[in-house]
Amino acid sequence: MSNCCEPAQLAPLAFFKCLSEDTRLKTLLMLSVKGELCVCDLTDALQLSQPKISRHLADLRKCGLVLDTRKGKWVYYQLHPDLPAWALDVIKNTASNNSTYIEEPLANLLCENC
Amino acid sequence: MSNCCEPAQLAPLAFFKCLSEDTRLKTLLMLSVKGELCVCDLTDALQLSQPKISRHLADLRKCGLVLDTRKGKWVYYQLHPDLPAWALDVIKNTASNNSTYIEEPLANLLCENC
DNA sequence: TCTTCACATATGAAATTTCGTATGTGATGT
DNA sequence: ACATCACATACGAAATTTCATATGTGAAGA
Repeated sequence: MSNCCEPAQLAPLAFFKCLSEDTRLKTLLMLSVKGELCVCDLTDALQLSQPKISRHLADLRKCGLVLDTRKGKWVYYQLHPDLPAWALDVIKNTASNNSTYIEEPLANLLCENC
Repeated sequence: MSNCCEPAQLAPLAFFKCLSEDTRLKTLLMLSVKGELCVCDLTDALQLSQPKISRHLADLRKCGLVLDTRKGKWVYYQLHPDLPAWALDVIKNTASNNSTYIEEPLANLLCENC
């Protein structure tokens, strides 16, 4: 994660380093499916501590993979709209072909909406 | 690289861990472009020590990403024919959209063929 | 202003990954 | 059998990454 410092153009190595950790990968795949999630959604879905989620989100921000938007007390994250098409393809492609990998966290999310 | 132990179906996390290191990523992208390369081709192209290349190739083998074939004294590597389509897509997609990343190692290869 | 909620960041320890060096193995040639 | 070439693996050290815990920050409400 050290070379994730928002280069002019997203470097492939920095991109894949972001995808090489369980929390970060699941977060990106979930964002590609749900569009927008706040930090507390992610802590619930992934059953992880808030600082842990927050640190990984900071990594994704520094690489330019996600965009954060404050709405009152909550901060919402989405895939960055300026993501290069090839990178978005990788994420979408991975999400649709590995549904079981994010099945459980997505199910945890649904309970929220009840 | 620890959870790269040839699961029945390639796990996305294990896959991206393989792509998260410079030597391994360049190797996979070059294989997707050139089809087949032996270890000495890779040491020349990437200008790295033979044990370093060899260790990373072992990682890729254990994950099922590459296939090795001995031909006399040389061992040739290729992308594994049984790679899931989505994984092959990721590699091809990344290679064609990041040509500068593998430009120099590929150029080093061409000198071989002169 | 004080408190609380939602989230971010700092710190040092622990786990994982990477690497250089040395050595092992299989194939070929003499 | 011996030497050499092409490649694989073992080992401990160094670098990088991850984490738990504690603390800081901004927004909203009383």
